[in-house]
Amino acid sequence: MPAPKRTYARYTTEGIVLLGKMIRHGRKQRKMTEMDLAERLGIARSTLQRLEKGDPRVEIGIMFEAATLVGVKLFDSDEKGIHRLSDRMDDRIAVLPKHVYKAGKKVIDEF
Amino acid sequence: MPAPKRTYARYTTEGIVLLGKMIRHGRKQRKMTEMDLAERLGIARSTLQRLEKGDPRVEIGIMFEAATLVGVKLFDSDEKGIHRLSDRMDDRIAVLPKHVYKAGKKVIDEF
DNA sequence: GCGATTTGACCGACCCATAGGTCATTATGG
DNA sequence: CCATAATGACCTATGGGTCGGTCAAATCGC
Repeated sequence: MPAPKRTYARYTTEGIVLLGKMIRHGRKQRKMTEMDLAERLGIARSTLQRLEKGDPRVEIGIMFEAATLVGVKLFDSDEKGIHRLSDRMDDRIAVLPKHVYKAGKKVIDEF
Repeated sequence: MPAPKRTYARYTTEGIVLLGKMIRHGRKQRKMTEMDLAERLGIARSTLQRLEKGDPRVEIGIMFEAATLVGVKLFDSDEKGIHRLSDRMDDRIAVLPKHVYKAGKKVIDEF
């Protein structure tokens, strides 16, 4: 195993591993084999294996699509929920300055 | 723009776009420029740009790490929460058969 | 207003993720 | 138990993502 080129925070790594587990769980619930799901996704089985293991280097599009196909909800929201969240982010972003000039005090704006 | 090689469900695409927006929002809140965050992540600014736009082809590790760095919570959970969820998934997976043989009736097991 | 800085949109070269296999092992259904 | 199918762990070639750069446009601080 060659030294990894990139490092990740533990929180990041564990988040990805968890998502992989949820996908694997969802796939089995639906009685799909690795081959079934891989074909459905249009990817190789080897890629699905890395995905379910939580390899940080798979494309997020593939990972999220897999989650979608086996019924794992992103953001704990359905389609409408994502729309609402998205619009809310647009509003928030519109309020912020377009360009950011570093420095400045801490601005905490939880919601 | 060359014809896309892969297609994604709308739900997938919108989920990624939303995550990108949240990261952009978080970055600005912290008064970081694109360059600041890119350097912190060890990636090129061009990659961060694609990331914040919601390009499905960026590595999930980069995307999640960016989210982590600007304070966007994965799964709406902190580190301990992710651990708990992860352990729960392990238990659930342990109960399922190791191998899945397709067919079979629908098995719905929401929790 | 003005200068400084950030952002948006490109581009070519390089390198690594992906596709697509193989083989051994494990577990299921019958 | 046995035949069959699924899974785990590999490997290599290649195509596309990433890097690092440029240039113009936008917008902030002063």
